Amino acid sequence: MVTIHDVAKKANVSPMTVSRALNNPHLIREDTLKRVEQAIAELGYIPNKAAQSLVSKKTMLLSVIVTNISNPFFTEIVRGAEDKALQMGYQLILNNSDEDPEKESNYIHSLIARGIDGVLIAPTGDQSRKNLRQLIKCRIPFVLVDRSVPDVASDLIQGDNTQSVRLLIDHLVEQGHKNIALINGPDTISNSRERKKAFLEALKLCDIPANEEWILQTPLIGMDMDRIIKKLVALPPERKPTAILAANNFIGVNAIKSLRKLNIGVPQDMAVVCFDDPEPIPDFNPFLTVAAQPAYNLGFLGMQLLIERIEGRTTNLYQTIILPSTLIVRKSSTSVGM
Amino acid sequence: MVTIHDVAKKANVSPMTVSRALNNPHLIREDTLKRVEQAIAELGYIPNKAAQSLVSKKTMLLSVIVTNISNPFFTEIVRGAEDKALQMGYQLILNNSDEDPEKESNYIHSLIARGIDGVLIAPTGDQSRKNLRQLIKCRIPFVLVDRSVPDVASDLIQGDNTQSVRLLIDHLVEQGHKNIALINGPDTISNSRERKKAFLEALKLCDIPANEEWILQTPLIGMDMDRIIKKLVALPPERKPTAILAANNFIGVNAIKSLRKLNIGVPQDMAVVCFDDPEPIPDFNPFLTVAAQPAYNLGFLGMQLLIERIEGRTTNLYQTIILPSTLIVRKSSTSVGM
DNA sequence: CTGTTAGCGCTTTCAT
DNA sequence: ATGAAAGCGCTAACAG
Repeated sequence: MVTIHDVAKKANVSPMTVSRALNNPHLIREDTLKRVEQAIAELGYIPNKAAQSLVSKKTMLLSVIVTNISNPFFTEIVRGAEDKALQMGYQLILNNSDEDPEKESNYIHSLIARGIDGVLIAPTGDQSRKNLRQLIKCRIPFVLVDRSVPDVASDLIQGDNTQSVRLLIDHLVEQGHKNIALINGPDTISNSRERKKAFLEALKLCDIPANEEWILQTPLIGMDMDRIIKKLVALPPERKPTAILAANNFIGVNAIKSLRKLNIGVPQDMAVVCFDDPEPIPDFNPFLTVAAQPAYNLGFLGMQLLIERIEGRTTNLYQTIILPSTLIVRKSSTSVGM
Repeated sequence: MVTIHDVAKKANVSPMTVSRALNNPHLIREDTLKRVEQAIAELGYIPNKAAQSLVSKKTMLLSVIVTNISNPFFTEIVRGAEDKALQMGYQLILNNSDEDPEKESNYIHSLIARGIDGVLIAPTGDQSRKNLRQLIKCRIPFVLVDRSVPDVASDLIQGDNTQSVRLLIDHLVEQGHKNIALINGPDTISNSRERKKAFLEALKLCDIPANEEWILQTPLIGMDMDRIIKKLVALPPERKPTAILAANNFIGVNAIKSLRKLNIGVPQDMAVVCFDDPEPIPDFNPFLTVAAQPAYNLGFLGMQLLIERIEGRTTNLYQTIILPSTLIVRKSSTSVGM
């Protein structure tokens, strides 16, 4: 490994001059600078960031913790985050928590050890509080994305749950539906709580009665959608919903699969709409009606917020950014479907 | 920040004893160990990896460079890589090269500065040679995934291009196609070369004449698929292909879109098959016939190879691992399509 | 404008 | 079994 000393010797200067040539070239005389630069080039010297970090207390390393990058929603968040990080000279460590607070905790421990400068995190849910407090204790800035955590003060960027649900409900109502079910995530996740609340409000706005039987919940990992759908369609005709609002893309896709298994036509026998677009590659055969959240921007702007926070270009007040979704109407809720 | 000195003071020992308590506890007397452990717990001490790296020359940091994580093929590679890295105690830096050797070069520079322990890389193409040589010069182990680079000796893990193409061609031939076009990536990428070669061989095996007119090429970034498709369908009837083999998922999806614009039915007027599955979430409405490469395993095993290489558990001989694809027959090449 | 000194937090080496 | 000294590669602070 080539060190600053090797360069110094070669250029006949002190290591300090080399350091300055790199970080404050204007403090160096023209010809010395030339000599140093040439030595650097000849030796292929690359400053060691571990050593720099040790003195500067900055690693220029950020982390994105998502629950699962395989979910296109999070894929795009990560992509957006990476683009912004690159733009600002940071690099990104990727972590998948798999909705497991324990796993999340281990990652955060490693990140702290690593001296990470900040974290963009989609927490696993309210159980993440302990982990976030750990970050706070270590004074590591973080921004929450997609999910908030009660009693944890921080910057937050997320989709607009109220608006999104309303788009979907209004659409279903326009299609003539009155009996609408919600298949929601666990209510340890802020999203789920907000979506349920928005769901009830939206129904009220449309003068449609809510029905507790139609509000179901599934864990995000290990969902047994068959059971849920069976329960729903086993209801007596007059109490059976004609449409399902799925609280995310996994739920939506699985719901349709389960319906299919039971030979229930979508949308004829049951319309389905959901949050997030399961299609990362712009699709040629779109089926599912969705409220597409601006995932890329969630990541990009979230990262921007984080970096502003890190570099102190932000006031002390925490910001919350809410980005609206786009309704994309497709076959699962309109014409003849599958 | 709590340092090893703080712990030492609290436990009434020297920093060295704390270090040993952490790394070689068996060298420490029972009761001293207890005291140290308690001090660590009370202070919430976490060893600083930057400092450790400085002396150990190991960062426990690995990088995955892919061209674009938004492509589900690469998403799964990264997911597999991350799982293996975690298992082995490493963390992962994510980089998107966007098929740009320049961008790749910048990343590699940063990674070297960071003292990265190794890189799993899907190179942009033959232009990556210079960048890989840079890694070699710095003695940073790397494993190529999905694409090889001529004159760069290294471990390699990739899908089986010959077998995959054969699966797709055999399928098309079974469906009665004789006029088969190939829309390929640029031949600066090993993949494209291998797929073209396999394409010609497979045709020969089926006693189907190849036709240079039917072998087309597109850049992976900024593809003008409309132009390509127009060119193809503008051919006089007797020289017009009835099926297209797309060399990857982006090409496949875009080809179908372009066909659609021209009101050419898939598969009635033109069958389409492709490499890679564009569906990350197991799909409920599958359309495209594909040779699905085992992306997750490419990442997982590639990472395993890399770590073995890093930890010296591997001979000097470079390994090449080729994993077979799975043919998934869907509507784009069989029954009535869109 | 350039150099010297000291120290970031840790571990290796040598003593005790 | 434990400690002291030295140094990993770099830069802040002070000198000159």
